[in-house]
Amino acid sequence: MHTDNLITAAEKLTRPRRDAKERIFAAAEKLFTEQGYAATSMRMIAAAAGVPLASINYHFRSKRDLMEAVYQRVLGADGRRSSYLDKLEREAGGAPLSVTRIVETFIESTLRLSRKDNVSGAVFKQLIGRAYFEPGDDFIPDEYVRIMDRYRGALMRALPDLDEAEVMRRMYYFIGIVAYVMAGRDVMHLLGRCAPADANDPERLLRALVPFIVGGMQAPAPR
Amino acid sequence: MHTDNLITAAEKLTRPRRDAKERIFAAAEKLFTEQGYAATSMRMIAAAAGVPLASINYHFRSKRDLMEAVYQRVLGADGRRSSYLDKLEREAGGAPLSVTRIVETFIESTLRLSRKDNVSGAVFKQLIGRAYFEPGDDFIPDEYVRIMDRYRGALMRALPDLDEAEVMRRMYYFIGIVAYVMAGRDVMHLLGRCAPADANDPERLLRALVPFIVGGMQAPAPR
DNA sequence: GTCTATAAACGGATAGAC
DNA sequence: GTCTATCCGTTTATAGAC
Repeated sequence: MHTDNLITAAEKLTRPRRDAKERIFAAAEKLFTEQGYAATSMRMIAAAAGVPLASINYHFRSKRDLMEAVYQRVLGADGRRSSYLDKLEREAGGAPLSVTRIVETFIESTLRLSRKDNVSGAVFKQLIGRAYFEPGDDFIPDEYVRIMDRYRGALMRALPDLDEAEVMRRMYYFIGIVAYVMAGRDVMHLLGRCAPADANDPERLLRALVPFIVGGMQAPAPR
Repeated sequence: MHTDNLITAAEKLTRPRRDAKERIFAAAEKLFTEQGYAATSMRMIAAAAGVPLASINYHFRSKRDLMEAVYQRVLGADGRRSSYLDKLEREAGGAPLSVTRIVETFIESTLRLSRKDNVSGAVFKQLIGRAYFEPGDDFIPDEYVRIMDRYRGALMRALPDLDEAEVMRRMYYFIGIVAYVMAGRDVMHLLGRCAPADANDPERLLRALVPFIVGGMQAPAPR
């Protein structure tokens, strides 16, 4: 029994702790999301993940590489966004999609993406929102840029009365609101009593966003 | 002449450096805006302001107090926003203002506020935008909340077909886009070729925003 | 009132035992 | 592969000279 204990203890020391990398991912995702990159220390992440500090540097090379890995995982899982749009356009047989359909598709796929969160439901959404505001070099995968291109094409076909510059501006607003809503409840306190009743329900807020965006997209061109 | 030099040197050492506080303000405003609170160190601010480090702790008690002071100065200078709205409502003689008028007024006063920047034109706008996303307790003056209340009332009178919850949601979107646009060019790289041609011209983007917002506000209620 | 010098704690990263 | 212990630069804040 004495020997058994020794062996067990030795095993414990060198056990691969198979889920360490995953636990670090989850903790980093949560903390970067809630507090931002600069305000989150490696030590906080290690403590939250229940792993020693050096484990982070082993699995991911540096703090910055960890941040990039988190963003890659979050935004890179976004591939089906464009295939969804492809499918709709095939079904339409060359005819332009309606603005409502395009906006709905974008928001629905954003929600689907955010629900795949393997950590906690509400936290994940904010990370995407924060991606738009975190300063510094771009963590954004090329794939994401490509998807935006596809949406831009669909919107330009759907809004023939607007010139290209105006479509791009409005798309910029569109993405902005989605990011803002996903950034979540941190924002609510600003509005005081003006905050909507469901301010802490991003999913509902995003759905209610569809008619607003469509109305904005279809507004007459300025001047 | 020898004596003169000594006196001059002594004076230099103890001279009040009257503009130190103002220089710190300007540097902090700029750096907090560009890089965020956590990523900006007191040493960076001191270097940018050309003052010794301890000068910051003397004039403002701590880093956090400095941040609060910056926000108070920026957002607190916003008083006339509501008086502008008052004037319009008086002129209308009790009739509800048009949505276009309300949105224009908000955006114009935001632009006017941002142009009063005593530091540099473009930097200032981002600070307000960032206020919406910076985590942590609220730096926001009560006055700002009060102004939002006034706009909420005006919008509810202008949009009698929408219930209160929907008006609040749409106002939430409205403020969100304004903040997003003011947050400025950091966002542009995300959109790749989708970025509007004038992405680095927040003033133009904000003006082009008016019809978009009005269209969204006036969209039919969902479901 | 202003600055120099330093304290005390925390940051990311790594060497080396196991 | 994993963890402990440590390095070393940077952080905010302050004590004390002037």
